[in-house]
Amino acid sequence: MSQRVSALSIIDAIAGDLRRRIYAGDLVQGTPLTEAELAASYDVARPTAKAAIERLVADSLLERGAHKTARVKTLGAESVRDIYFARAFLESEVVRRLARTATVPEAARRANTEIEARLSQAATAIIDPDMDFHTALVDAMGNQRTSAMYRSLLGEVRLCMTRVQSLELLDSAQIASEHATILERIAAGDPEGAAGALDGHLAHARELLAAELEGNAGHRS
Amino acid sequence: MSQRVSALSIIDAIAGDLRRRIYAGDLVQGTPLTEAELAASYDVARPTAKAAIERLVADSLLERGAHKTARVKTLGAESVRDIYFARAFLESEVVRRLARTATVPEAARRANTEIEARLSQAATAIIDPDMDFHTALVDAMGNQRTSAMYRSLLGEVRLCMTRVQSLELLDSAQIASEHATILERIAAGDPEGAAGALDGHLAHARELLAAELEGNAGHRS
DNA sequence: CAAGTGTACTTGTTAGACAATCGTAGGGTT
DNA sequence: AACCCTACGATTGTCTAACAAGTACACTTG
Repeated sequence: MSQRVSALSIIDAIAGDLRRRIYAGDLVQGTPLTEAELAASYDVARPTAKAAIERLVADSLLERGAHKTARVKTLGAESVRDIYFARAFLESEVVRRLARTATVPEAARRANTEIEARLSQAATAIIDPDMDFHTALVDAMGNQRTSAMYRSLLGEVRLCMTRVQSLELLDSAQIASEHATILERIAAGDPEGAAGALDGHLAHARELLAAELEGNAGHRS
Repeated sequence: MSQRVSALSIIDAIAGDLRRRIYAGDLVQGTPLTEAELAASYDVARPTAKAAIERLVADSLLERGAHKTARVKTLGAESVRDIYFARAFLESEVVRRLARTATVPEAARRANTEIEARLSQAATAIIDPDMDFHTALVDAMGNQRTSAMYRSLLGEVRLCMTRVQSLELLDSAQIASEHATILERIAAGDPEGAAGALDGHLAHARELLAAELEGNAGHRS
């Protein structure tokens, strides 16, 4: 029962489908993915499956050592802190610069409106617009390479967010509210206020998730 | 006559050798690299050559569209500006934070000493220690993902630097001096001074190279 | 001379195969 | 009985050979 996986390149399609399944929690942390197994399940040749795996390894969604089977990435507390620190480093400087010219990205505003519209749905429903919100901020810088660098973090960020939202560590309404504060500080031309609000927003999620991961080793269906 | 290309993985070895040849100017901008040609010259199978090419495309050292032959990346003025802007964005915030705690990375100091030691050599001799200097600054943040993001820029940065140094657009002694100023401002605990010095350092190289690329379309043996 | 066609070149993907390597289970030794 | 060493199975790394599909350029034709 292969999903409609036939976009442009077969490899892209398989990599995309695996990504989707990992984000959806279909493939749990530590799940081994052998090349032969994948090739059989998608009915493609092994080199094709291999290429798809390598793509996800490059995205840090899978990890594997030489000659070892690829496994879905396991996030520890220190990885989470590293990821969120990198985000905060990059994004806080982004909003600082946006605030300097009081430039509020329209796409970010739209994304937050979408989050507010989904408050009554499951917590996981706001993951997509949440990612859109932060991506929109970075993209508003208008610098291709900076956006590309940020995008290389997004795979792991998404892993974290899936975790945060499925454990319901954060209230969706609070997230929307913090986003609104960030946009408001940008509009007010308050660089430090905007950067501070963003740092707080990320620190909040970071510590909750890190504490959760340190507390229990994390097995929960 | 295949070079001694047999490190850990054959693919790594070929990708590494191609990288070296691109940096060395052996492979000029726009040079087409067909899979079959590469496979023959390194005496490996085509899929192996393909994988090496894909790795360099991921590094942005080669570019290719679907079903088209990979070519060595051609840098235009706008790409150069984009690259240097991204660098300045990231690095200026790095030195700002380092200056806040007056933390001078030992590795950066060593790298600049190495540059000074090579002032009498060819201009291209300082490329490696120059890259080491900037990498050391970012690494001093102690954040793995930030270092990884910066590293994803390094391939193109190196392309730019090779260009700057081979055209002798900048005086090596001046580079060393600007580096020294940055370190001195960090040591003095002067965040804005350090960030400003770094911005100036990068802006200098950026505008010279961009102007050069805008001036003549860039054919020179 | 312009437009459509065709052909050669290149990449995308497949199939099957073999060597190298890793993990583990089993047997031998103390 | 405990420990080390070996052998086996599973998995990955790479190769050869081949076909399908797409692109670019030249050629023919109107």
